[in-house]
Amino acid sequence: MSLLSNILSRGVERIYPSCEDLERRLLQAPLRLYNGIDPTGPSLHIGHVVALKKLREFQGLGHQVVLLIGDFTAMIGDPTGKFSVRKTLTEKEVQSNMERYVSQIGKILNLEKTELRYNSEWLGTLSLRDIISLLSEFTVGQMIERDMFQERVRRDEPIFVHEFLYPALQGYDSVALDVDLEVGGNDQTFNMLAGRTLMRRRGKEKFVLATKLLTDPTGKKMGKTEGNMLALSDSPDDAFGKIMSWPDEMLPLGYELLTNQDMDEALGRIESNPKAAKEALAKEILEWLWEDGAGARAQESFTERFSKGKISGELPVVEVERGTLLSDAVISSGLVESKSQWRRLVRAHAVELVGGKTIDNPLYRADKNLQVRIGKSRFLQVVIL
RNA sequence: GCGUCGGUGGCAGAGCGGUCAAUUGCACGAGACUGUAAAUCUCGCGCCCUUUGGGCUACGGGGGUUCGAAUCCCUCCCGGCGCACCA
Repeated sequence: MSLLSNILSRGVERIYPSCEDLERRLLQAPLRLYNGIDPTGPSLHIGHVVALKKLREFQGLGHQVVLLIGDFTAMIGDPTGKFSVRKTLTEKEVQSNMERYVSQIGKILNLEKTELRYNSEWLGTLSLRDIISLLSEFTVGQMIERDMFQERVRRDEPIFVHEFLYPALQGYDSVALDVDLEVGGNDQTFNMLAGRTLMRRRGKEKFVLATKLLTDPTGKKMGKTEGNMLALSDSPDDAFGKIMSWPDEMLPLGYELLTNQDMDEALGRIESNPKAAKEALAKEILEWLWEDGAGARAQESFTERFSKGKISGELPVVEVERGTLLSDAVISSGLVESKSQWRRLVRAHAVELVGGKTIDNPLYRADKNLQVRIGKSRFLQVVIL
């Protein structure tokens, strides 16, 4: 398989209008392509990486990559698919999210060759007149065609008018950036196609490449909305653990989307030893997206901690006065939410001192430095002041 | 605007005067078994209290009826649908 057709197929869900058309276009001249990311959360997560990696591949082929930070759209909020409307973020939140994103993105893209843009640049200056004229390029029919909306109609759930605005604005990004291709997750297909509609009216063909989504076997997206996200800001140990807790069935997708390994070989290794394949994947992802050596260290610490039952690596630390209730120490660390929950955990024999002694008194007091383990994966170091 | 149905825990969705902190499913947490996987089994899943026990706050908001309300009434807010308006 040629390099190009590999790029156009690996991890790709669908290309609009067609893979062949895009391939033909790619052979003619360098393209200008982009991916937009709304800085809605405190950190980039593994789902973002898929599209960025795809951008990187095009970048390697000499195409001009534009990375769009949706600082404006982040404040509006894309309809979430849940019936609730996403809470709007303040400028300040967006600002600080954004800065973190950019440094994380540097791990994936070559920032020197990347054009970095913010959509407040053009969206922030649209007048009401402009907006009306933009919206007049879409029909309600086109908007509610989106299956999320269809679903809501079917379920008698509300659709708010402003939710139609988001696809229009994202579409306008394409116009403002004058791109030839947009890359994004399959969940962005509708919005990406809105841009295609706008571009076509302006006499330009815009291609859309929708990547596969990293999902667990129940088809649920790994993302911040789902709570099982792997954030690039996670500690290496956490990140490693999260990947290890991915279901085996996710491994082929993980390899396809997050590595460059030959898929036939990868599938073979997954088949013969899923656990080893998972560890290798976790290690590779960490080496790539975290610091050098992070993968190896995390793997070692993981093995120590779980396979051999020892602890290693950094533990969160809580400093308390001598004689403080362990429950208070643990709750103040954030590992446990409430005293009620603490009691339940103790009752379930889920709390032990590292070394093996189970704590069965909810009113246990810390009178010396302790290392506490709660459940399988929560650890805490209690230090007496 | 009118009519009508509805607003319950993270989600879905029961309950329709007391035994409801609220059936059930999903999600989640813990234990067992494992590979911190899956599957399976068990337990838990509002908050607070030293306990098989007690207290507090909760079923959109507020008020009321009642010994007692998620359950009845009034009112306000929000949503779906239909009609009207508009065309």
